[in-house]
This record gives sequence, C-alpha cells and structure tokens, in this order.
Amino acid sequence: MYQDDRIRQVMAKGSRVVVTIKDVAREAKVSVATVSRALNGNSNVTPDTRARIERAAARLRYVPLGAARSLVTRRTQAIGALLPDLFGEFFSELIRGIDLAARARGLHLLVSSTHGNADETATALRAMQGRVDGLLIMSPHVDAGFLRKHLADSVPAVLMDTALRGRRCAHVNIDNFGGASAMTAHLLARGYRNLAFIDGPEANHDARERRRGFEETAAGRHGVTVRFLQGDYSEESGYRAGRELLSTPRRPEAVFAANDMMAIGCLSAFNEAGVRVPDEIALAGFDDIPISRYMHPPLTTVGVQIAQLGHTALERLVTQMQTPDTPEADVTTMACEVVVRASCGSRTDTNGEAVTRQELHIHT
Amino acid sequence: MYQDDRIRQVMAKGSRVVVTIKDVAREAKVSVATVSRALNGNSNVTPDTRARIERAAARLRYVPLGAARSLVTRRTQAIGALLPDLFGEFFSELIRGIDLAARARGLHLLVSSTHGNADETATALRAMQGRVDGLLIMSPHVDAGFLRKHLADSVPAVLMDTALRGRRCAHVNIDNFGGASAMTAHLLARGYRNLAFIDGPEANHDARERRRGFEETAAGRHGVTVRFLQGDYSEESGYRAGRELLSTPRRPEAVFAANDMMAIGCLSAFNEAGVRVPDEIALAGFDDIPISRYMHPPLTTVGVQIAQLGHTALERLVTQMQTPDTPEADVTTMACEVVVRASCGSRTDTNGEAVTRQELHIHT
DNA sequence: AATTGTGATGAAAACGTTTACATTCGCCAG
DNA sequence: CTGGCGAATGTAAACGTTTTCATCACAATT
Repeated sequence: MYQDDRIRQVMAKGSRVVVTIKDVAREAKVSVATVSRALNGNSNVTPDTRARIERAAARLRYVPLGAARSLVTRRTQAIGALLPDLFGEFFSELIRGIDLAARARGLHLLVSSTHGNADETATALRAMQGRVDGLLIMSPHVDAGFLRKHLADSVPAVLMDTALRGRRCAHVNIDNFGGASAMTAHLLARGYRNLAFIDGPEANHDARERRRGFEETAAGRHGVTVRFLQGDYSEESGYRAGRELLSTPRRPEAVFAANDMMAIGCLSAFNEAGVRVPDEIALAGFDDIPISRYMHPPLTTVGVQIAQLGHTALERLVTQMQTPDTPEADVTTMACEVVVRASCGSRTDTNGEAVTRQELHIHT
Repeated sequence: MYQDDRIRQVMAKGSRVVVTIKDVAREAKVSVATVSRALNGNSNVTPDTRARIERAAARLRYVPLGAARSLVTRRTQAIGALLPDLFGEFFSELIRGIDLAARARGLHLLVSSTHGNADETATALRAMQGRVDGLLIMSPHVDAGFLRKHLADSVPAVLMDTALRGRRCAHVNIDNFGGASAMTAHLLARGYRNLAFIDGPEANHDARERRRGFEETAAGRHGVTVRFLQGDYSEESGYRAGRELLSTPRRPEAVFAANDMMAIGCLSAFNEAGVRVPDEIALAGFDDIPISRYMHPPLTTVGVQIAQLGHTALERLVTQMQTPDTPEADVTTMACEVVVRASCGSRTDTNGEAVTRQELHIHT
C-alpha cells in the first residue's frame, strides 16, 4: 500500500515528521501541481483524481505549510492587532469585534499588547509587519514620527481612537467629545448645576477629548460651576477622587467620571461613606462596560459600541488592503449614546435597566 | 547615493513595493548572507560592516518577511489559541495570561474562536496548524477521535480544561471538582442544610465536574437536602432558576450556581423579589470573574486563577515544543480557592472585600 | 618565504508551495 | 488519416530567507 520508506515514516504513529505536498503527490500518484490544484479547489481536476488526492491528504493528515504558501502568494491571510493592553472589558470587547469581522473575512488574527511601553510598542510593531497583511493599531505612543520610523510603506494599517491624523493611514475614532458633551447636557437637563469631572490620564487623547466635551458644554453656562479632579482611568483613582469630593465643604450635585472604572471606584467611596447615589449625589461614567449595569445603583454612562469599533476598523483595513493605491486617508468616527440608568436619578424599572437611550449622530 | 532603479523605486514615497534582504545587501554593498548575519546578531561581522548594514536597513525600513524565514528555519515563532469564544471576563483573562507568557518567550499569539460549532472548530484547527509552532486548545468538541482526525502529529498541542485524557497531548485542567466540593463544605460549615445547585450546560465537562463536587460532598449527609436546577451558564438561565426557586413552597437556605454569571442572574431575581441576600437566602458562584466583587452583596465564589491557567498552559506547550520526543502526556491541575464575600453571610469589612481565602491543594 | 590557521565574507542550496508554461492525450472536423 | 484543439496533468521557476560550505585576505608560525 505505501509506496516507499518516506510514506512509511510519515505514517508511523507519533512521529514528528511533517507531511508535505510531495508526500501527498507520491501517495496519490500525481504531481505536486495537481495536488495543489485539487486542494485549492480552483483549477480543472478530474473528479477521480481529486478524490484520490483528497483521500491521500486525509490519510496523511496533510496540512499545507502557511509559510511556503505565503511566500509565493504574498499573502499571509492574517492581520495583526496591536493594543495597549489585553486586560479588562474594553479590550475584550474590542478583540471580539475584530475577531468576528476577521473570521467573516477568513482572516487570522494576531494579537499583541504593548503595556504602555514605547520601545515595546516599536518592537511589537516591527515583529508583526513581516507576518501580516495589515495592521490594526491602538496605542498612546504612535504619532506621525513613530509610524514613519517603524512602519513600512508596504503594510496597510488602520489606527483606532488616536489623536494623530496623518495622511499615512486611515483612522477609526470614538466620538469622545460628542459623547462627553451629550452626557454633560443630560446632567444639566436633569437640573444639576454644581458639577465635578474626574479626568483620565493626561497623555491620553481620548481622555482629553472627553474633558473637552464636558468643559465646552458646561463651562460658562449661567449658574453652572465645574470642578476637575485628576484620575488615571483606574478604579483606585476614582475611589480617591470620590473621597476627596466628600471631604470638601461644598459637594457637587453630580460627578462625571471620564471612564466607568473610575466611576465605579467613586461609587465605592460614596457607598462606603453612606452617601446615597443618586439621592444625595449623581454619578455618571463613560464606556458602558458590561459591569456598569450591575452596579448598585446601575450606572448612567456613555455607551461606546466597542465591538462595532473593532469591526469597522477591520473592514476599513480590508478595504485598504484590496486597493493598492493609497486612498486619501479617511477618518471614521463612531457615535456614542447616553445610556440612562439609575445613578443619575432617572426613573427606572425595578430591574434597574436602562429605560431611555439617547441616540447621537453618526458621522463618517 | 542610490545604486540603481530598484533602490530608487523602493525609496519612492508611498510606494507599496516590499523591501527585501537583497535591497539591503545592495545598498550596503555586501552579500545577502552578511546582511542576514548582521541583522540576526549571531555570527561574526565587522563592526563597520554591521553599522553600514544597519544604516541601510533602517533607511529602507526593511523588515524580514516572516514567511521566508519560517520556511527555512521551520519555526514560526507563533502559537495558536483556539477558544470556544472571546466574549466575557473569563476568556479575556485567559488570553491575557497566555499573551503575557507568550511575550515573555518572544512568541506571537494567534487567536481564534469557534463559537461552539464543531465544523468551525475543525476548520479553525486545520487552518492554524500550518502557521504555528504549537496549539493551545479549549473546546467542548475536542475528543480523542476529533484530534486524531484533525490534528497532525507534527504539531504540539496542550488541551485546557477538557475531559479527554488521551495520551496524544498534555492537559492543563481546573480542579472543578475540588473547588465545588470545597464551596459545598463551606456552605455546610456555615450551617446551611437545605441546598440548591444551578447546573451548567450538560455537554460541558467542567459543569459536570462542578456538579459532581457538589453532589458528592452534600448528598447523603445527615439532615442535608439537595435540589438541582438546569442552567446553561448564561445570566438569563440563572435568573430563571432564581425565579423558580422563589416560587416553590420551601425555599433553600443556600444556592450554589455552577458559574458566576448564573449566580448574578439569580441574584437579580432575588433582588427584584425583595428577597435579601444573604439574610433570607445565601448565594455562591464559581469562577470569581471580576464583576463578582462588585455585586450587591459581593459574591462568595470559587476563585479560579484564570490568567495563571493560560500561563501554565503556554509554558507546558513550550516545553513540549522543545522536547521532540513525545513525553508521556501529563495532566496539570490548577487549584481553586473559596473566596468568601458577603453573599453567604460572612462578616466582611465595610468595603465588601473578601476577608478570608481558603487555600486548597495544588496538584501537578 | 612558505605554510598554516583564523576570521570575515560570498555563492549557492534548501525550505514547501503556487503557477506559468509545456506536454500529453483523446477527440473531432476536415 | 491527419491536424488541431481543449482538457488534464506534469515540469520547473519563483518567492525571501537562513545556512553550509567555499573562498579570500591576512597574520602567525615555521
């Protein structure tokens, strides 16, 4: 049955010998070209021959070597996602969105985290380039110079939620400004006049935009006072901000945290001090991470369609990969929505679910 | 400055031409072999030559093509993680653990989700094999036959939290039985005698083990009654189970859900009905997902070191990749711990934090 | 001065696949 | 019977890198 030693060796139980297309060809008594054609399904192959080849391939458990295939086709069928971190709900959702879109396109997904280190970001960026067809990048460290230095022209890339508007590649952004502005308007509409804002890390583009959204909407309005506290997006920093707010003589009526984790920390501080939310003080966050609705009270927040962001970014990238001519780098902005729950004193059903959603604009 | 048309073409702004090692060699006026040696750092190259090559490579923004390199070195420097899903805290943590360990080893991480579909699992498994050095697999569909059919002998693999104990590859499991058993003992120790258990999906190995841990520890004890409700790991199913429990004449004193999401759903049902936890009924979960501690009351649960599981699995895989001789496939079991919070009536500090952790055994 | 050793560099083979081109074969029209 | 055609298959080149082996220059030894 087996034609020679090679086949015998390949079939030997537990061996680590790799099966190549030549083995399949030999086993099916055809040339490697025919095997390739049969297995890739495109060209003309006799049903009989095809069946013989498929049987041989299955018997030998042949799987084509991606490297060899990529080398000649100049496609890896993989895209890389470079993210600042893989921890927490935000990135989990983002990866899920990317994965969903990638699998729909038959693309593999290579993930890497940079942990906020610029050198590491550069290393990861370089390491990925040789092995993917395109790159999805979210990182506080990337700017025009960084990309010019570390990103080859041959690699299509899409930047997610980044300040930079270089003409080098496309962007998919979150409407941080609009979302923060809408939430601020919501707070004002509820009658709160004395407001506090817990800031995100200064270096972060999105944190700055959120602050700006709050500031421009609230500041200068008649009878409205604003106050800022520094945070860094961590629950811990939100907790500290909450304590600080309680210790000052004149408490704000409402607190808007630049992300949900800080809002949650702040809520802990309030709960701990026996200050009731929203009766004594209102609280809002940003991101609408899944935990938010389980808080006590459920958190009013700005909903970001995180998975959708990943999906959109990947589709953008695919478009860019398919059109070799550099299209004028465009910017897609994902809309946000105010998700009203109990923490800002809305009427809610007994389950604490959101009862209203205020849609914002979509601007592409 | 530039030697010929090729270089000029390569340097042309915005071009999609890929830079190869030959271009670098030409630019640095050396052979490709020397470029390879210089850039890989190993062999002897004159400092002068090396500098010239590095300058050339940087100027051209050269990055080696992974496919070509892999083809000759027979290493992709990548490992694949095949998971049932990418949604939720559990997988987020797991991926983080894997990524951390992989980056420490200089390995790339390829992720893929199978969404519970057996065919899709097979496809993903096959597609990954040609492009990674090893595989981390977690899936309800893999059994001995499945692997024999779809997994080439040449690919090292580690199975995570799976029933199968084939001799084909190593396993890293969670001590589901031990954890459930310990939690049950904890409930009994607190004086609860009338217990209910919310089951996970029947097909799941871990769900069965958790049930077994509960059953064998509680059943047959003097004065202890047990009751089972079917769930499927979703919050929704936990909610239904909670409603059902409340509607029956004799309520259990304590409810043990096979995972945290169901416990959270159950808690919603209790809160909604105004039934106080833990005063009127105690509640426990399994997994210790990050949300648990933010519940109201914070959830007593079985802690699984999820990130650690990923880390361990990857290290196991690396070991297997380095030793070509198949080592007797071994099984590592990760210990669980009972994390006591307020939902089972323990005394807690004002913050609702865990105040005791009961360590279990570690068995390797 | 001739020989040997050494360290840097170059030439070329190899990796496994796809694909352009060549070959073969059977069939049909003339 | 022959020429031509199309379908099925084979042959071989190419992809970009690493690595083995050979070459070379030059210093150290005889």
